[in-house]
Amino acid sequence: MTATAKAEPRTARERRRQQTTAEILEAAWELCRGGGLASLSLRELAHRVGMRAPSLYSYFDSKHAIYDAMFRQGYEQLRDHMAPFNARRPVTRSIVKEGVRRWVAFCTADAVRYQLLFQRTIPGFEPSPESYALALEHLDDARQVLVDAGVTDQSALDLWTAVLAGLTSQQISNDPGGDRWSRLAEQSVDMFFDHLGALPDNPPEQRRE
Amino acid sequence: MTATAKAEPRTARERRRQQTTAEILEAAWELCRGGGLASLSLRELAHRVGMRAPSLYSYFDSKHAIYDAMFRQGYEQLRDHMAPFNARRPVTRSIVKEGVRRWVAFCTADAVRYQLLFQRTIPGFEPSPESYALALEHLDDARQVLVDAGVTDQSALDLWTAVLAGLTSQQISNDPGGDRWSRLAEQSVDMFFDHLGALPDNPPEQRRE
DNA sequence: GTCTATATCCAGATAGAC
DNA sequence: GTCTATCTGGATATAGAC
Repeated sequence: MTATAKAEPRTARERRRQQTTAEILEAAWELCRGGGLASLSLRELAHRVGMRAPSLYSYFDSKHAIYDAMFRQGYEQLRDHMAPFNARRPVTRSIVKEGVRRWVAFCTADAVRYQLLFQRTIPGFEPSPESYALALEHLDDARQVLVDAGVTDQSALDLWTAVLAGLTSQQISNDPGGDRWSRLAEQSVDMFFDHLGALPDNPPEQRRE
Repeated sequence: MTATAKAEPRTARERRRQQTTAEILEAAWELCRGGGLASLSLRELAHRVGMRAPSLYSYFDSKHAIYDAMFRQGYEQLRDHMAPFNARRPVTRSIVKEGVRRWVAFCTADAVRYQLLFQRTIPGFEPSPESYALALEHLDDARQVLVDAGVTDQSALDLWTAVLAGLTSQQISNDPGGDRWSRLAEQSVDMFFDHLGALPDNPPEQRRE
């Protein structure tokens, strides 16, 4: 758990303020998990942290600013979640499988977070450039792994993101809380790399149903 | 264009009523395309068809009933769109590719429709059993094609829907209006069937980048 | 920083006249 | 079937006292 803060707080009041901000964000996530991303209401949000709605404006300029902070926080969580995996080199197929397992687990753990980070579903909201930069960093980490696995062309990378997005979006839409699609992750990795003729199995492993 | 009506209208007034209903639905789609599924407002919808909001209740019992009719209509459109393809037998790989192309084209033609039919994004809405039956029919058509292609086990079918959902969800989220992922459809078909060792190419075709 | 009070606007749904 | 009028409740955001 890094994140949320742009810099380390120096004074006690700054620390207090950041803690309150974090509380508000956590309540916002909880609220959205209940009724969907669009159901975020400042009244209800304020109530849940023991405030009235106008007080939230001391912490966020607008409702969109809250979405933006959630977006940022989500990608920071993802970065932290994937960090131990991204360092692993050389890239072997079983390492990729581990990474995919981690990524799918992260995505399916919170449908609302997935919706906010990866789908375009909340009308009128665009992440700020700084927040969006985090999304690009994540994409670049994935690209780098593939490059080190010998897969370099753009259409192959697009196919890769499609395979992963397919697993998670089906899992979340059609079997929330289950693993009907999640468990296909490793098979998907084999399907993808076999198709490209890249990254042969390192440790002996068998695949296909 | 079939759809919308549960039975053929007999009298002139019934025909008139169904026409108005169709107009309302078309306006509802248009409204949602502008601001997202959640932006559907009865006031604005009524205004667009030259009515006041309460008059809509002569045609639909509630806002959810409108969503349900849209859901139903979407799947009827999909059924009609795929009908010419579903009849083709025997199933060859190039026929499957044509079907996938058709399906992806349908999905990416209208992001809002895709969201309503395939994703769980509108809070509190569940399609009625009759409407949901159409969704199941569609899934069964897809299953039947795969079975006739020699692919019978459930996990392979799930992998299939994941591959397709991946293409469309990435296309819609990250390149709306373009074809960055759509154009990977045929390659994806090859990747899938090669992985399963099923449905060898019928007419001589080459694949892979 | 937090509050009350308010501005402004919107939502879905119903009652009842015509 | 359509309307006006209304109910009830919500929203985001701002002004200004404390």
